[in-house]
Amino acid sequence: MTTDERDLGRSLKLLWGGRTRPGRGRPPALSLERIVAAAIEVADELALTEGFEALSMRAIAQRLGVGTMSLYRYVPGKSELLDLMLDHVMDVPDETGGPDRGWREILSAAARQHWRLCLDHPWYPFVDQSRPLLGPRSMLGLDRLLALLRPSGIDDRTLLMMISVQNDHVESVARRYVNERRVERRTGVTTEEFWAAQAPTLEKAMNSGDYPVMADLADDTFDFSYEQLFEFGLARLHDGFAAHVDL
Amino acid sequence: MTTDERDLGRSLKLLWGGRTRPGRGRPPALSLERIVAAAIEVADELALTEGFEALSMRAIAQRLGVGTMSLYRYVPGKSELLDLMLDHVMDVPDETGGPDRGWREILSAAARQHWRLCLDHPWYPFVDQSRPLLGPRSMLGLDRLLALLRPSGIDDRTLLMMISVQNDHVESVARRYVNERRVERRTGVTTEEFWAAQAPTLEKAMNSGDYPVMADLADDTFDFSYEQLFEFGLARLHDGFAAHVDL
DNA sequence: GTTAAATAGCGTATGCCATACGCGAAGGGG
DNA sequence: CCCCTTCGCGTATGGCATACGCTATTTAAC
Repeated sequence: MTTDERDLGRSLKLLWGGRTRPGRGRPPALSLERIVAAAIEVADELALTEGFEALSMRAIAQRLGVGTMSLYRYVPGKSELLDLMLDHVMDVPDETGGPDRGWREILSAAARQHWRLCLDHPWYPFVDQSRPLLGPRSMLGLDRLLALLRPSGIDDRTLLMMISVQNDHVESVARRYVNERRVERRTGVTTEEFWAAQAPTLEKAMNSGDYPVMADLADDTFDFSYEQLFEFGLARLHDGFAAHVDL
Repeated sequence: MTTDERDLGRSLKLLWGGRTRPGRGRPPALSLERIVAAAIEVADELALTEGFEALSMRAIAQRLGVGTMSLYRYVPGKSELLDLMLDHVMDVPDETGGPDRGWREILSAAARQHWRLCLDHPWYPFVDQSRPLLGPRSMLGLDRLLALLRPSGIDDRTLLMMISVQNDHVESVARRYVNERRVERRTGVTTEEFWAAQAPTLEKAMNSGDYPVMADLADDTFDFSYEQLFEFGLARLHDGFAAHVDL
């Protein structure tokens, strides 16, 4: 699914409010907030079962007990609703914790918080954010994170690039992690059973001699968890940031 | 789009061949190879215009001048076709170049090759690879890359994690880059014009005092290109790998 | 108190999509 | 030469987002 053809102006207007309540006319039975909340509920459930793509306007409307088309009185389309959902689940980094934390500790906390967000809302890493839109909560989160990081003396642009690269890493690994859990839950086939089932095909490939290095790998070479991959990438990134910044 | 509900056994069978040609019966007018090639052609074009989601079985069939349902004689479904497309465009790292290249140079070359792949086939980074499947070409690429990297003395598992994290980085940035180019081409609105149009809304937010740090950022703080972000992340990752590995 | 304007709810229709099913066509092996 | 297998693919089903217009509901204005 993607936030592809959305009208960005409309999304921004919705995100940043400014909605007026004219006294005249039939009063609305719903609200933007209720719709976004319901959409997130449905997405949270579907992402663990049918997958995020199963999120439909109909499903959201049914959750609210209204007709599908009623949603369109509040939201121009599904893409804009996705924008609202994305901003709504963003959480702001804790400002508690000593003021003397270094950038590495702060970034680690932010990464872990983002990781948790991806597990709490398992659809999140599947939304195509290829043209990210800043809503109020995202803006607040970024503002607070930058506020925490600025004392490090790292220039703002570098901070933004660090955050961007780190978030991409978290979401990439979370995407695979969430998908594995979903497939296991849905099919009842664990990852190990899955690979075992494919062993004959792959075994033949290994024995062909075309892949000498692959054939030579120890059986447990691939036995690392997504949590381990998350931690590995994060640690490497931070080491790399340190080399760049603390010189 | 996602490679979501695919039958992985079928995909593997198709990827690894073993197709038989029974002499009996009407001879096929198409071939798996032609279908995959046509699908890639269509996807290459659509990814720059309508977007990858516009890739449909009908569009592929039309390109081949056949009926939509004829494709299903060769491929169980769209998901499996995507698996074949993914494997088909994978290219194998050059083995040329001195044997004395260090791991960093080798990984850099692989990253740049992957980046080029994402630009040559702009749908590639949008395919959901949350449960990656190894076809013959992917397997070959991984085999050769590991062969080049093994002399570094880094253990195999670490090498795999490094490659995984690096590929995720490349694809994440490429996804945004490709999308930006597509939107600009389609709407005729450049990114700068886009932000300029949203300036009033964001200006108001800045003036609210809720985002003091964001408001304090220099105007050019966000002025970095995706190429720069690609290089930044890659350099940081490699520095981090070095800290981990060369101790 | 009545009416008209404004707005919400939403049924229906359109045009996409993937794909299941079955029929008729086209070859080769016997 | 015929039958059996396989292929091409039209049609049908059920999903999706969403445009349009009718009806219901409210309040402001008279």
